[in-house]
Amino acid sequence: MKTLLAEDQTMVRTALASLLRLEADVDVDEAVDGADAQQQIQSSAYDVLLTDIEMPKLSGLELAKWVQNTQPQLKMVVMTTFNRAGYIKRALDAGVSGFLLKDAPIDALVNSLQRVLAGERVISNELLLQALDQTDPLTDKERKALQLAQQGLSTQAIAQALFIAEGTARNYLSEAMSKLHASNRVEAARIAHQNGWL
Amino acid sequence: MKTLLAEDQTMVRTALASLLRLEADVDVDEAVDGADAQQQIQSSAYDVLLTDIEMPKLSGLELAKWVQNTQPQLKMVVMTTFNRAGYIKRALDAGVSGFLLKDAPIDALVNSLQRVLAGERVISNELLLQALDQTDPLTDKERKALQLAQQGLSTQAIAQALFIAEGTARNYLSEAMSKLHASNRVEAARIAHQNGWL
DNA sequence: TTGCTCTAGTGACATTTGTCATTATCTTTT
DNA sequence: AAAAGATAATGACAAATGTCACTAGAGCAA
Repeated sequence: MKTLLAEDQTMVRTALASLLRLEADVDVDEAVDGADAQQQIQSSAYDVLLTDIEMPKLSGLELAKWVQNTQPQLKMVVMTTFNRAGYIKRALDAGVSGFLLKDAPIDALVNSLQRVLAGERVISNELLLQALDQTDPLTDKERKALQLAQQGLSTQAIAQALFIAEGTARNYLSEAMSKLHASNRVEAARIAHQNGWL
Repeated sequence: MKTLLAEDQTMVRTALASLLRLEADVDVDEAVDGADAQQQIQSSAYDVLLTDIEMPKLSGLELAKWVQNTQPQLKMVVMTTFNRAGYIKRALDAGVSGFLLKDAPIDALVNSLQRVLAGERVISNELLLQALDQTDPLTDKERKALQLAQQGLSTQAIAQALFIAEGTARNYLSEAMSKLHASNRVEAARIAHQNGWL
């Protein structure tokens, strides 16, 4: 089984790779972020991609979307530290075969890889149900405005970044706050972030 | 060498523990957070504590402080995902023998543990220099006010939480913003957070 | 005592943020 | 073409936030 492991934290990546290599019949290449993974996938063939979500340059979810469009035969297993409903939904939409929380022991990882390669889909029922709940209520502009607000940018700066009027930016933020039942932009950004909507 | 490994992400913890156990002469117990580690340290004797910083209930830095006061003979190695000057300074103040970024490969971890047990102090020069730079300019009240502001609490809510008047809370936040050259409370909180001051 | 410092509070003011009704374009649907 | 929709803008207002000078009291040192 030829595997590509994408994970930005070097210690975690090397640790997981070492353990996977202990298994018979597992061949592991390593990628330090999503963009690196893209390159390696283009230059050699893999049976399965194992990727973290939270990575710089290109997130695991963006990478999955790209794989779906360009290498649909490549199986994917996505893992993440944070249990956010939005993550699961986006992963499923990108056609991943496996979804794992880093809350699971290392044995679950090895096991999942084997099952996915055998054609199974490995996603816990509990997580699946969560994904069906809460769907992202934000528009794209609202999402971007919230992202910038979260960094501490002023309304004016947000408006400039999105090429809209200051009043419009305030309207977007106000609308987002209303949808998320938040009483200010910071709380709204926090809620959206926790749900995996940013 | 009897080691206690404190790390909240199960997959990372079990992976590191498995790899350490492959080494001859290494005996590893696992703790799921700082509080759990406290308990285990009290009930049995260890040669070295290996702990993550970012953990719920009790952070690795708080745990280190506690070990310094109650079990000064226990060697400590602290690891973290984030390179924040404040972290290094606080770790050194807590008397740790080793400081590692998760940016280092897994071999560095094994190596560091052995050197620390041999009495060496394992902290890269580069990181040490960083620690000498920027010192935390915030008072305790300012820090707490920023923490709450970061969550999206209103001035009023922050004041209530800290048992001070609303005007006083605003003065604290204003002062913090001035110290950090931020133009609003959110930006101030972000800067403080990035420096490891929250 | 007097003076100094630290922490907390007050009040006044300007600026920013949040709310809402209304309008203006532009695109899509009927 | 008319109606409906989506997107963006405007203006007016209330509320929250940021700034700053000043006061009050507690603790401590000379």
